[in-house]
Amino acid sequence: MALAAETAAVGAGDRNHPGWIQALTDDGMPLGPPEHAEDLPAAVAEREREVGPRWVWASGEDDYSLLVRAGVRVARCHDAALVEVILLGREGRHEAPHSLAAASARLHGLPAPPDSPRAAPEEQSALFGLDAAADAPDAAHRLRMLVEVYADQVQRIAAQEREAPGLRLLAAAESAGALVAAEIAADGLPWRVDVHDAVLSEMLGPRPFGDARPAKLADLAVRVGEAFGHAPGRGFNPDSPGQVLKALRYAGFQVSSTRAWHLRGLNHPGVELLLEYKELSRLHTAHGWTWQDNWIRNGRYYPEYVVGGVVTGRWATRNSGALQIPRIMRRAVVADQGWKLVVADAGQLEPRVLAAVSGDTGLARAAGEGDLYAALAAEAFDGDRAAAKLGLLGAMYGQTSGGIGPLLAVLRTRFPAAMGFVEEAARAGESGRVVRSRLGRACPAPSRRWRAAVTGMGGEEERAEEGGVGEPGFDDAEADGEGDAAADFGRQSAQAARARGRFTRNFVIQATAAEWALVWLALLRRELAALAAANPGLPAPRLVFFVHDEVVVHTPQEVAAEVAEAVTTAADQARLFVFGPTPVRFPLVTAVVDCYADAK
DNA sequence: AGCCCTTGCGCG
DNA sequence: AAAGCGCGCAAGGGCT
Repeated sequence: MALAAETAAVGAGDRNHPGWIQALTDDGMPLGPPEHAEDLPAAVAEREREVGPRWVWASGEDDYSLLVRAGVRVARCHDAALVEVILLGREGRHEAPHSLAAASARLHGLPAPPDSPRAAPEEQSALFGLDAAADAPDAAHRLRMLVEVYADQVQRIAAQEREAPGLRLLAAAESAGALVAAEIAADGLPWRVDVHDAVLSEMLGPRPFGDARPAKLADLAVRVGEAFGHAPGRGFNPDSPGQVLKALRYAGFQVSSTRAWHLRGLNHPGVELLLEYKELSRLHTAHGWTWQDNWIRNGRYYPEYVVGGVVTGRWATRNSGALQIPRIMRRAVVADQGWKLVVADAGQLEPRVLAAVSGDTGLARAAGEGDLYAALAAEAFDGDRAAAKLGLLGAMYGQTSGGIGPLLAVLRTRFPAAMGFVEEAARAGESGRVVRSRLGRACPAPSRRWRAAVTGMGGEEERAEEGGVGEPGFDDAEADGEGDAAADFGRQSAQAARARGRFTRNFVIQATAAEWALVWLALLRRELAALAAANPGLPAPRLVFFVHDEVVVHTPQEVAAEVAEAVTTAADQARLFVFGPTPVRFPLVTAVVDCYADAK
């Protein structure tokens, strides 16, 4: 492992964790020679107690997890890999590799090695052992790379002080996020297998043997088939979109897909059964007994977050779908005996962010209220809250259909600054420019493929190039029928441009919302540490879950009220850190509960 | 058998 | 007429 202590250290080996530590100035200048530590976690713990430095390491995902597993936690860090991603993004190189080795290679004008994909969890420990062993002789070398890369990153951040004064905060918050993610991965979310079982059995019937369908699903599958005229046992599979589509068309429905929202309202006994089947089947396949077998250990669920895994800076997850857990399964999340869950949700976060970043006084006035949409409705929509919400969401997502036009027109006249803000972001995206979040995270530049599609420049091989995987604008590529090739091109090019416009329009909001949430999380973590320090007789409260704009803290009940207060304090501070003085409020819905499902 | 793509749906 | 943003995961289905 490699660590630097504003400070840095390098370590290797999974056994007794030897490693290196080097003290640095804020700028990354060495204050002394690298020091070898036989037991790196112990050395880190000691220096954390005595100095409390900002630790620098190559990647919290690897390095800090190791420390946490050894029982050591720190207050602050600089995560070189995550900061590299942010800086590369600003330099228009989102796709460049971001590992320590890659960053170091770039510094020396050498070709950067590609990032290695994360191994599946089963292989991970084995590989890690191997890597660590192989790395051991390199530990001192990795420290040198780390110190260089850190100093370079500090300079790159400072060099952008004028254009992006928020970058330093962003780097700190992103790094703190990595601390939180590693700690959640180690602590786990309390998860009651018996409650999970009860929910599943209630909805699906008892757990089946092997990979058979649970009773209710099997029964529904047969009845859906029968309702569409299939003899029982003649192999109608409701999971097959092809078969379902055929059955629906045979029943006289001109449908283009079998999506649930598309089917709802179709008057046919089979459709109703099919919708019920879909819902239960989803529960079974995505979060049923197999999921439980794979991901719940010792009454804990261990989410594997990917900090900054989304281009907007939101977190993603790996393997177990932690951000998609069905709300009904929150019933299985129950605090330990003598503990509580403090659940806090930042309501209406994105429209509030729009109010804050656009400086629209009218919208900011509404965002100073507890229910932004109601205030907006009172001010501009004759009290029609649903219309106000629909219009504002449509404005932030770039919606044009569904009779939303008049709502947008009202918003444009009443809240010109807010609407101008998102529309400018959309125009930037359509014309191939880059937009940035409040703190300075940049959206990806358009790929060559996009440029080719929009401008007509570039040849076939560019269109085939990898580039735009996941890039907006290429959803339905097929040109319908013969027609005029030039007209087709014009249509497709306009479509790709508008798709990117919707992306950038939303990016400025979503990315800034992610920043507020990240700073909130970082400050909450700090508050919790202070709370733990003030209550040495109690186990520490732990952040155990985070979903974009919502946190869950598992805490000894004695300090649950203080934790709830800390959550609010952190949110207020986050507002100030990210937006400075603003009338916009970011109210939380906070609940102290035994069971996650009981929050709101 | 395994890879890759599409479809569909869960979450915010 | 019309295309509202961002994700991850499982299953089907075509392919090698």
